[in-house]
Amino acid sequence: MNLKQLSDQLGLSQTTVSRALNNYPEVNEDTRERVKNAARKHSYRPNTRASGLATGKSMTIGHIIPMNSTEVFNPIFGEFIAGASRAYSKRGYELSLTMVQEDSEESIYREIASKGSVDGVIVHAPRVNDSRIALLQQLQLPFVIHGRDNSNETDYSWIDMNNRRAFYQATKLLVDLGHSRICLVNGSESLNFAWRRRLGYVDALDDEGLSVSADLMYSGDLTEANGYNAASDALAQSDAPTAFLVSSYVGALGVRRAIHNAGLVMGKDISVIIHDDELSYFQNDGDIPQFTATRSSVRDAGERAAMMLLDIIDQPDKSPLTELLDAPLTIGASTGPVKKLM
Amino acid sequence: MNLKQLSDQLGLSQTTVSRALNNYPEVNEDTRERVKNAARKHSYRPNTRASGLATGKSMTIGHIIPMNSTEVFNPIFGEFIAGASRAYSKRGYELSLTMVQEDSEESIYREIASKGSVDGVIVHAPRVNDSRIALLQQLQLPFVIHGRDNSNETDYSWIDMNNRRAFYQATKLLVDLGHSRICLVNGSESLNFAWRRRLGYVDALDDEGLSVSADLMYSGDLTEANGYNAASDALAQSDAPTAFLVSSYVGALGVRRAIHNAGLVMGKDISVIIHDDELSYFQNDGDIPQFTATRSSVRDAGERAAMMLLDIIDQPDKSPLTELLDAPLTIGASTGPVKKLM
DNA sequence: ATCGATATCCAAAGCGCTTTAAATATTTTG
DNA sequence: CAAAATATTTAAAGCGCTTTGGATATCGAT
Repeated sequence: MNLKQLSDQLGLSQTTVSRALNNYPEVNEDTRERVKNAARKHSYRPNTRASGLATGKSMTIGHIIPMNSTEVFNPIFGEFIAGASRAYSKRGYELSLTMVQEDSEESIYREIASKGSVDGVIVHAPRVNDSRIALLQQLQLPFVIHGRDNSNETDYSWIDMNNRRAFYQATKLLVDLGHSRICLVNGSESLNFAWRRRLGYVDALDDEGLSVSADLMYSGDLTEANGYNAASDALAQSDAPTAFLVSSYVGALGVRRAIHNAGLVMGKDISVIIHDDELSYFQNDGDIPQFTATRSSVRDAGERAAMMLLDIIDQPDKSPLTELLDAPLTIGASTGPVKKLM
Repeated sequence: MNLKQLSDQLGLSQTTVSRALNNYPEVNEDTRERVKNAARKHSYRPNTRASGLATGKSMTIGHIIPMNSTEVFNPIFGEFIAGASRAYSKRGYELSLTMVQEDSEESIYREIASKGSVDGVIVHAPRVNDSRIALLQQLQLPFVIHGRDNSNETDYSWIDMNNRRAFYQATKLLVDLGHSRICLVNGSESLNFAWRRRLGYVDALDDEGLSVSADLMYSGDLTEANGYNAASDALAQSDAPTAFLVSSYVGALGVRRAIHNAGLVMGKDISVIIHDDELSYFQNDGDIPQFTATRSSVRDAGERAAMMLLDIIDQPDKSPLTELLDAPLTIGASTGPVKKLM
């Protein structure tokens, strides 16, 4: 059933039917009722492509997810998108998902812009000195970044958590507990978030007068295996760390396994603080959470980012929107005072 | 830059330019070259909505992901979609993602069908007696199900793994190792896959002459917490199980935590077999995998499902396609002969 | 009854593309 | 060299919607 058929059936013009359905004021309330009932009855919906052509809008938001060469699909993307989709369904938008190898990223953005298939995009996983910001500005495609650039954070819209502060505080807590050998198990530090977290970690050690050792800093995809390997490696060092600071729950699972394997007990022999994105299938709460953690819901961030983008699309000349989410530190069972081994 | 502008610039008709770009044979090779170069130079791409309107195809596939009331976003969806998107990008399709509460599912499918915004859909997480199959057939929307119906598996297309066989074999292995109290930690059994797995488990116990105890069957969202709670509960029973069969890696992490908490050692005191969907951030391989597991790559399933759907769309009168993936059992460190406790 | 204002409806253009039907060039053939 | 065949190009219609500009109906006030 299309508009023509529906309006023929009703004995009305396409104009009137279209206006009735789109709640334009210049149509009689009785007719509007009649039209809406008929539409419901035949479950008529305006064809997306046709109305998009006519209005110049696609009512679709693109999410472009970078895949690196290791082909790891970071679970936080799924959770972020679950949040974003809440906003879209509320406001009548659709979500288009594209996964792209880093090396063809620029051409994909160009393609998306010229095809006009989306009204805006969410940029995931910004890197250090990410070229996508300038590109998108040039392409005139509305966008919101989940994260930030490192050099410039004023002339575009973003939502981010306070990575640096979170890791500063976490590091400081470990130092206050007496730890001086603290191992950082971080995400890939070509990514902005991981770079910021490292900054927080290093700053805190500096401020506390502790040395920063390259041997205690690991970075890579936040997989269970990488967490395990990093922690195993660190624990085998002659001057092994007594605490770990881990950038994700998933990575921390590997760290915990390594600790167990070394015959140590997490929370007693070794302290661990994680950043917890609050993935729905890894709840870290309850009276005493498993892990001491800095916490920030990535699903929530997804919803806010999406709303922000829709606002920008509605009001194009508004100045950029930014939002910095806090990631409070909550104490769980995985931390304790340093224990002198011997 | 649109088609009119491009063809004006070239001094050709829109027809010829369009044909040149779409590789129609009736255009001179020289002109084609000229057109393609100009298109590249101005980075012209046909507007998606316009060409969609003209051809009647949207070149996008919809993925509809059910969210239950617990709001858990199952990580396998992300991984499946990562696979599917590979197929789409190869064949020029886009991916539209919709998350939907179970109660509004039917209306969403109807809406999608009448809006015509997708050429086909992938159906995720089929339930026992799922009404969506009949609905989609009625709506004439091409679809592929990741999973199957329980009563009928002939007149529609699906891709599934052999859930029943996998869990039959896994159960049998545990029995062969001497276990007789085997606890099943399953997904929500209103879902088809979990229902089939339970069938395999029950059949194997029956065949081996062992009793099936309701106390040893848990089902629910496959979260870490649920795995932990189920296993903790089971281990506290007077006649506690000596082995666990767990439907996912994530759930098994919880089970493992409960085993540790009970002061037991996985692989020695307690055996565990999981189903491993081969999530990219939870590799369970190496010389001796952590977990004995039935394995089947869900990312691979995603890619195959997508290709299957695209084939169906290309050749609508072809009979339904089906594919049953095997999930071979591989031995890891988490299983061993039953140990008499005392 | 008549006029202007207001409410309600409609015909037709246009969004940017593909494709049908037809026109024009170019080759081939006898 | 003309006719027939083939190669190449084009004008125009149409996809299903929104929206502009106008038409028609209705109403209160004169």
